[in-house]
Amino acid sequence: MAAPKFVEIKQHLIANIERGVWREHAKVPSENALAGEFGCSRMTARRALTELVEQGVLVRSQGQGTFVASLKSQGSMLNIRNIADEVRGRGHDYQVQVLEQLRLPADASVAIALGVAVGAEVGQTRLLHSEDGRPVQLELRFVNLALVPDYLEQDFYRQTPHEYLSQVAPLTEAHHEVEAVVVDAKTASLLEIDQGEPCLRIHRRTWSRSGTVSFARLTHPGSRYRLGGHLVMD
Amino acid sequence: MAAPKFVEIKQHLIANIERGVWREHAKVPSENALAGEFGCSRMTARRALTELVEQGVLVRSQGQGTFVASLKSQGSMLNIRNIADEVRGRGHDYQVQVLEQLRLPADASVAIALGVAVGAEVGQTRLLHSEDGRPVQLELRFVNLALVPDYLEQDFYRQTPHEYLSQVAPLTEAHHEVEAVVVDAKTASLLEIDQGEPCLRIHRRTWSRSGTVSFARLTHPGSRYRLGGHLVMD
DNA sequence: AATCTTTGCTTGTATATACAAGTTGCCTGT
DNA sequence: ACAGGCAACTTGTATATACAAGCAAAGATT
Repeated sequence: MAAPKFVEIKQHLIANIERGVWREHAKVPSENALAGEFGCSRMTARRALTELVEQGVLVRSQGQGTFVASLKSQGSMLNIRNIADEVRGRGHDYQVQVLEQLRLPADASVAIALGVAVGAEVGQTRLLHSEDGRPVQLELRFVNLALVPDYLEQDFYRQTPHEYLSQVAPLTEAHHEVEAVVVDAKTASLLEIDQGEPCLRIHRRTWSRSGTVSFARLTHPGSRYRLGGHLVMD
Repeated sequence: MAAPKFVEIKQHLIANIERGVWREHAKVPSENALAGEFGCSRMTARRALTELVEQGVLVRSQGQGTFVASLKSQGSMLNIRNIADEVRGRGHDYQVQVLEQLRLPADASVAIALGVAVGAEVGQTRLLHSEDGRPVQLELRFVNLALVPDYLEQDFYRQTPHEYLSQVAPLTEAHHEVEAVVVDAKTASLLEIDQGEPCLRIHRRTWSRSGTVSFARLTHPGSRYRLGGHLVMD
């Protein structure tokens, strides 16, 4: 029933930070000091400190000590989820339509984004994802065929590009940018929105161990989509 | 020079997962098995496994074992940063203009968002943040005065609301929503954009231990702002 | 006075060990 | 055949210990 000892120590540290006993950048007790104070071994005190470092509450430096992290650096996170999971998670019907699936030489901007030579062949797919019959995301994706040679042979009605890529080239790093845009007439008609209606556009670039795998441009109708995020800090 | 032993074990596990030796939901060797295989103690093998669990690569269950996590659940994160830090981080000039700072009774929507009674007095501030003289964010914020009674007495030219709130009511949880919108004429003129130009709008709600602290609506000109995120998974 | 060395404190890595607690399957007694 | 309990294996918590490595300040040497 009782909380483990390292949790007690974590709570003690957090409580003291929150009530201002130790302010920003102040030094907190060392591992040995905490071990003495709580009557536990150094490794147990260390675990409490280590977990708070992972949570971004503390920072530590070998030889110097452990300090309260600057509060403003605790930036919150916004979760970007797989659209298929997201739609199904809402209990709605998920559908996809494959509009394009072709091989073409990279122009300058694609070559830079994928880290390949200009003119190198890359895979391009364009998919329209729908929720309960209404479009929610237009996905334009460029894939590095050197790293994922079988990409264009896949059936994306069975498995989304994101799911397939996650399997064959588990990503180790991702970068996102989000912006608000107005789209051209063709895109507007695909998304079934009025021209002039704002859209949320996410640029997503993913790396695997061996290089840049894929570059995707995800466009959501502003009227029909919200990107939601949640982070528990404690 | 050599990597620590627990890092070697992590790399070995990740490599085997990536090349498909252990697929989704497959069981990976137990702590004791890894300890034997790598000629280390169980605690060292345990550390490698624990860190991979934290990274979302593995899941474990007491009594059963450790398993490869489902790959699709590795959602990426998008970092939402403090606008002042973000502007200064780009090496640009940051300026703020306080447009409103007043006390008013909560209407229905504000009352729900802040978790107070309709008609309860809440603080409202409207700030315009600028980068190199051009507006980049219009911040409309409602604050629960029951939790932060001195909010309206602050000088937000010295310290942004976000910074002040971080100090007096360290937040334990935050929720975000991002959408694309077109704004009214008044807002457009404040942001110095054409009417009809899309904007990125972030709804940000923060909790402290004692309740909902603040509800902010952050509006960025779509032409001048991108929300950037980055996550290292390894 | 300036510089090098030592000493002590800090965190980082690693081991060996012990017991607790959850899960599974086998095996025994009825 | 079934139920109960036992044994084996798993992860979870905790301790005691050892040495490595980074840092800072006091002290010794030049």
